[in-house]
Amino acid sequence: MTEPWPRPRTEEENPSMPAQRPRGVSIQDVARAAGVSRQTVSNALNAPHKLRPDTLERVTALIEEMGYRPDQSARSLRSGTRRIIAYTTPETDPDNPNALMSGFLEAMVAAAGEAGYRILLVRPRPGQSKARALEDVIAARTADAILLSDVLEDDPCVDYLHETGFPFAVFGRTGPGRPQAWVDVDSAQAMIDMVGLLSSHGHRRVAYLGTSAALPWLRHREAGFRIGARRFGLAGHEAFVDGLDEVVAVARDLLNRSPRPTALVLDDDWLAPGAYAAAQAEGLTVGADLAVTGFNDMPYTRLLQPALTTVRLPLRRIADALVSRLLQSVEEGAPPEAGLLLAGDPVLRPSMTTLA
Amino acid sequence: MTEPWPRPRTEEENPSMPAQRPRGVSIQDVARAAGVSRQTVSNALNAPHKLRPDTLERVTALIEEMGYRPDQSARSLRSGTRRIIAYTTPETDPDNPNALMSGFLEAMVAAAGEAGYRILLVRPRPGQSKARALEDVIAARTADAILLSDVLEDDPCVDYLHETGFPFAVFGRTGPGRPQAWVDVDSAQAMIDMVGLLSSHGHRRVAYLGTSAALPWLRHREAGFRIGARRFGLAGHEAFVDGLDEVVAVARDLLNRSPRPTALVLDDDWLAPGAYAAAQAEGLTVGADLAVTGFNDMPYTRLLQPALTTVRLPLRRIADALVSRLLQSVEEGAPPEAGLLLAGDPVLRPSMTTLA
DNA sequence: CTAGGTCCTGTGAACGTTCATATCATCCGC
DNA sequence: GCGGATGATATGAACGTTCACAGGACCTAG
Repeated sequence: MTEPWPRPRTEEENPSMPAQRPRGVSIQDVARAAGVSRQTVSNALNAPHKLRPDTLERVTALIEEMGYRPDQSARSLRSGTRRIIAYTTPETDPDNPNALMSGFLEAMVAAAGEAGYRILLVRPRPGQSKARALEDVIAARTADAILLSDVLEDDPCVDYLHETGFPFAVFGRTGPGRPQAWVDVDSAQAMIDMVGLLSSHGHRRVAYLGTSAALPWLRHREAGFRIGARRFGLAGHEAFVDGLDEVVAVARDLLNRSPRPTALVLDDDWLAPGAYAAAQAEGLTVGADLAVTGFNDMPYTRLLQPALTTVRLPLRRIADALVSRLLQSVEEGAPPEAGLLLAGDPVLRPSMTTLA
Repeated sequence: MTEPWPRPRTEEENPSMPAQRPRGVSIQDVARAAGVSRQTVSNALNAPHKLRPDTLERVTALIEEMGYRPDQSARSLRSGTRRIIAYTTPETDPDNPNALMSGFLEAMVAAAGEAGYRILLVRPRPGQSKARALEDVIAARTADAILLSDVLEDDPCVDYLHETGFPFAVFGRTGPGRPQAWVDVDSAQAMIDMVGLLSSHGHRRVAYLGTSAALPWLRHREAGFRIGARRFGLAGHEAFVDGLDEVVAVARDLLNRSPRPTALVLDDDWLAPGAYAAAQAEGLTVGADLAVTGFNDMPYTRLLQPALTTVRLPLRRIADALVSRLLQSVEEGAPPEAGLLLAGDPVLRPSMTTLA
């Protein structure tokens, strides 16, 4: 069994000692119990090959038995490494949370964990800028590296981090002429592939329903659609919505263009329920008369009737790439020189239709 | 401007010093620059009232100018406090991520942040038990407190943490006779309220579509439905689904019971798309002929056509309560003696119908 | 002018670990 | 049997901070 967390010592046990935070088993305790020195215990954990097998076994057994774990703070203070990656969670509107965050974090925790790192969620305090929060993390030596996501073109944090030389990486590309420490999904290519998929299913007239927000990834998807339509020789209309209320009306409008499109390409899964409703209102059956495709593979896309054909982001591969880049920066001091684009995976589900 | 992250010193700058992790501005540096002692600088940050105004101002200005932040590790080592809450993220199936996690984390980060704490995501390493991972956190003094969620009745972690005396709290209730350091949503009451809402809209025959998984919160919702139906004198059928494939069929079956229900109560939002499809298949219009209600207020419920009436979990209040309980444990050493149930908020959306 | 208080500031120590290096034991070949 | 090499273990120092307490400046009142 393991040593319980030591309670604060009472007055009776040690009258002279003032109330203080309890301390646990220290390396000295283990060393004494094993009849060896501190350093030997330290080596048993950090450089086992330096110990004779019998000593190693004895010390290791005692470490286990006493439940000794090196104090993280002391280890960090001495060695200068924290094994922590700070992630500045984008401030999301509670009414409209970043749907990707959950899956992305999941992947990051797993990827970082396998490398022996943990994720610390950092949020700027009210009234504090993101750059300032990062400055705190760096100056207080809270983490070994910083992870950013949802970065816009003009985000000053990227340049700030680059200037400081602190190891960092970004989920989402940054423009040319700026630091290229990013990993991103090749949204344009994924959209081209999706158009190709529609083409291979016999579609010739496809419509694009997009979101008008000025977010880079949305523009990449739009560009991908255009390129795909041209490359595969498809006729394509486009329309954009600004908010939730417009979706059905704009989608219906798209479906009424002539010649009527046989497929509706959405730039994000969130448009799918509205698109389905529009199809129904027009007397079309998704998956039979009309193909609908989304983007992101949100969990609910499989709940829809019919389930949505969409693009799955390779979150685990993204996380692995980010972690590997971060560790490269930390350990070798050399940030990667180019960004990394990863392909998205089209997921074929019943909302696809095949034309003769 | 702020001091950049110091690069490792080169050989030229300091020939005798071996390659080592760079260090930043220390308290000593600030003290020297200000012509005061370390302690005075420390006090400027930790106990400003102990300084004369002019000294305080001078030192504070210098701290700002030099970009000094106390080294987190050193501070923790000395003071024994880390200002970190460890959260053991439940291992979620990447295909079926815990939909609540995103919103809950968001709320926790905000609530903890306001109290000056950060959230560290901890995951058991492959092959390592959750209890073991927590033991690591405690023994290595990585965090001041631990937060659990998605705890099942027999989860040994709760008892383990209770035994150690380490500060912890749980999102989700634990059974009687076990530690009561939890905060939870009063699912049963929320469901009763939802039935009451239906009753007040004129409904007399309501059907319950539940998930058969043996999760405590689902059973609470089911119980709430039964109590509500009895209390408001409604006739209620119940049916349960095991997986995604069954939803439409089981829902249609429910709608075909006689007398036909006028409302469909779901135990989770994820059933809504299937329920909508079933209604359509039966020739019913949700929001006109049939009311449908969900639970959890997932982001996509507002996308559905019509938007879903559901129960919003008070995530922010839950997070606040959890943080306040954690801090109470940390600071006063006394864990709360009873759990805390918080009410869910019914959210009225167009999937509700009013009967004459 | 001084005693006595009240603040404010400075000094040494300690937190628990790892680094750098010294010391010691062991073993091999001669 | 001994010098030297090799490798294991031990020792002192340092990481940067805060705690406990000592010391000093300043002020007021007698």
